Parts: sequence; C-alpha cells; structure tokens
Amino acid sequence: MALEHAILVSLMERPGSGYELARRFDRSIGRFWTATHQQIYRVLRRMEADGWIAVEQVTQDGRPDKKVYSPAEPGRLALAEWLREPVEPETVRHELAVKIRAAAFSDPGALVAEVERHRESHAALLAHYLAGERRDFPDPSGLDAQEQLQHVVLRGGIEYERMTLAWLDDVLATLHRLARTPSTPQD
Amino acid sequence: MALEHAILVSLMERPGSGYELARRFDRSIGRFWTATHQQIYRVLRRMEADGWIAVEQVTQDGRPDKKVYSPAEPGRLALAEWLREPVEPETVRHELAVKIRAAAFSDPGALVAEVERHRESHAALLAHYLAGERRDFPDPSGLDAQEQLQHVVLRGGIEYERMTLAWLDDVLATLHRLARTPSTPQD
DNA sequence: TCCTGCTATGCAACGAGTTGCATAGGCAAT
DNA sequence: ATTGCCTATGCAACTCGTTGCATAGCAGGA
Repeated sequence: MALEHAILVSLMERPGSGYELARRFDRSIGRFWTATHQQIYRVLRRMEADGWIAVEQVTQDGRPDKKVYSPAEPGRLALAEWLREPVEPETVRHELAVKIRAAAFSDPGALVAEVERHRESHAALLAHYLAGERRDFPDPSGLDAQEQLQHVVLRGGIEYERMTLAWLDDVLATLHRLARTPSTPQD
Repeated sequence: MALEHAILVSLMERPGSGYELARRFDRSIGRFWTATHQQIYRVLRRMEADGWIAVEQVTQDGRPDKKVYSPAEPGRLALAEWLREPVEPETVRHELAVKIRAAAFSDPGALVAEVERHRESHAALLAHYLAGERRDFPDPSGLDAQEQLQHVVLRGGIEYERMTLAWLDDVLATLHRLARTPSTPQD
C-alpha cells in the first residue's frame, strides 16, 4: 500500500487539509495516483494515530474550519524507509485495450466514437501538461532538486500522452480498415 | 467493473478453465488487466450463476479434473452491450512516479538502483513483445479482424515500453545530475 | 525417500476502494 | 425566497482485491 506515502509526499511539498489533498489528487498527483476524499480522510486519521503527521485545527470565517496536516518526524523516517524498498509491480487496468480485443466479436465500427472521445481527452491532457510545463518550468536550468524531480515526472506524463495519441490514431486506422472490409461477419 | 468482461473476451478467443485463465492473465492479457486466481474463480462462479458462461466438467488422467468454461448467449449479449458503454476513466497507480517526487526529501541517489531494475524489466518486456510480434504477426497483411485487433493492442504495448524506456533514461540522467550536485541538503 | 513443483479448485479473513448519504454555513444567481 | 454550488468532514454499507491456507494426485530430482 502506498496511499499513505503519496499523501506524505504531497504534505512534504506543502501541508494541507484532507479537502485540499483531495483536490490535489484530482489534479496533478491524481494523474499518477488516484484517491477519493473518503480514502484520504480515513488514511489521514490512521496516519495521525501512528504519529506520521501532525494536525493543526484552523478556524476560518466565511467557511468551515479545517484541519491542516503536516509531516512529523516518524512520517519523514517512514518515507525515507519506503524509498529504499523495491517498487511493487504495477497493477494495470486498461479497459480500452480489453474493448478493442472485444470488438472482434461485435461491430468494430461501434468503437470508433469511443476511441475518438478518448483521443480528445488525451489531447486535452497533453495540452494541459504542456501549458503547465511552460508555466512552471520556463527555464530548465536553475531548478532545485525538488523542481527537477517534479519536472522529470511531468515529462513522463507528456511523453505518455504523446505516445497514447499516436497509438489511438493507429487504433482508429485499424478500426476504419475493418469497417470498410467487414471480412468475417459474426455467426 | 470489467473483470467479467475481460474474462469473457478471453473465453471468446478460446474456452478454458479457471486455472488456464489465471495463466493467461499472468501472460498476454495480464499486461493490461491483472487478476489473481482467487478473483477469477469467484467471478467465474458468479458468471455461471448469471448464465453468462457454460461449464463442462472435463475428467483428465495424470492431472486433476477441470471445469472448462465457454461463453453463452447472454454473455455474448452482455459483452456487446458493454462495448457500447463509455469507457470508465482509468485509475492510475504509478508508484515509481510518487517515489521520484519523494526523492526530493531524501537521497535521490538511493533511487538509481531501483530505476535501473525497473528499466531492465521494461527492456525485457519489450523484447518479449517484439518476439511475440515476429512470431504471431510475421505478415501484417492477410490477418483477420481478430488478429488485426490483437496486433494493434500489442503495438500499443510495444510503444508503451519504448516510451517508458526512454523516460527511465531521462529519470536516470536527472538522478545522476542531482547526485553530482547535492545542491540543497535536507534541513 | 523426501522434497519440491505443477495442475486444479476452493475457503476464510482481511484490507483497500467505492457509493450513498449526512451535516452545515456561506455565497451567488434566479 | 429558493435553489444550487462550494468548502469541509465524516459514517455506514458495500464490493473489489489480496493473502494465507488447504486439498490432492502426479512427476522429477537429490
């Protein structure tokens, strides 16, 4: 399990409340680690009970009070220790790939619209990443360690989206080819 | 949930037992949809209860008997219906990316060995994919619909591994750069 | 001979993750 | 005035997924 660690990293980058963490997980971090607010609140309570993080009740006016969490020493140690452990194998769940293989037993043309929708959202995400890169890393020299590491993760996201776009074009070409020559209609 | 559907696709491509499915999920299908034998057995029982698949008890000698499952008509219908539904957003869990950002708060050099290990396993997987492509799709013309779709999914895997390898090299270069100039030691 | 490993299926318990709902004040628009 | 959205936290119930263990016959090697 590594949701604890993902939360810790986020809190190391900047302390925040459960609600704020949930929004971060919807945005930047959520691109490579998803979590709902329910999970986050539950794990925060456990982490606090374990002494990994410290809470500060912050009263606000005009909006509900919040609990701002920040990493405590045991949490930093746990993070450093986790870093030294081997990365667990990724559990991949690529639904679109399953559907593409499934299309062989149905109408391949029925997938075209879905793949195009997918393509658009990946194109939008790529544009979002590139805008973020221009905004946050305009000058790649003169970055500190934290920024350089954030940048290399962002570059991974960018390359992933580029590769995915090219592949989705390949998928669309294949589907169109099959739609033109419906060689083996279903029994 | 789509494990049912992933299993259905696999059974459409070829009927098989729970054990055989588990091995397929460890190999080809498991590259984009993981599942343990426990999950598979449980889901198979549910699918049979729902009438999606049919069972045939096969007695063997020299080895335990097995139950061979094959798709039934309601299963085919469910698959066709599922194909028409929009793909759910992927839940990404990219532990290595979290660790790379975490390295900012510890020793970036400690990650080098881990990233190299990762790199090797991706290189091995790429080689495996390429060998599979040469073996199964030596002549890309003259493939039927099912083979063309399997091929385009395989090409996706190949491109993913190539992109990942290039990115991991980028990560390694970044880590080495940081190790040479440990600019901001931790407070 | 014993130990390991493969085929084949399954139970039980646990932990992770999702979904629906509840509360509650403030703000903006209709 | 009411409706709906945002901030902020949380409970309860459920499903999904993992881990450890059990059974049981056969094959192969130390």
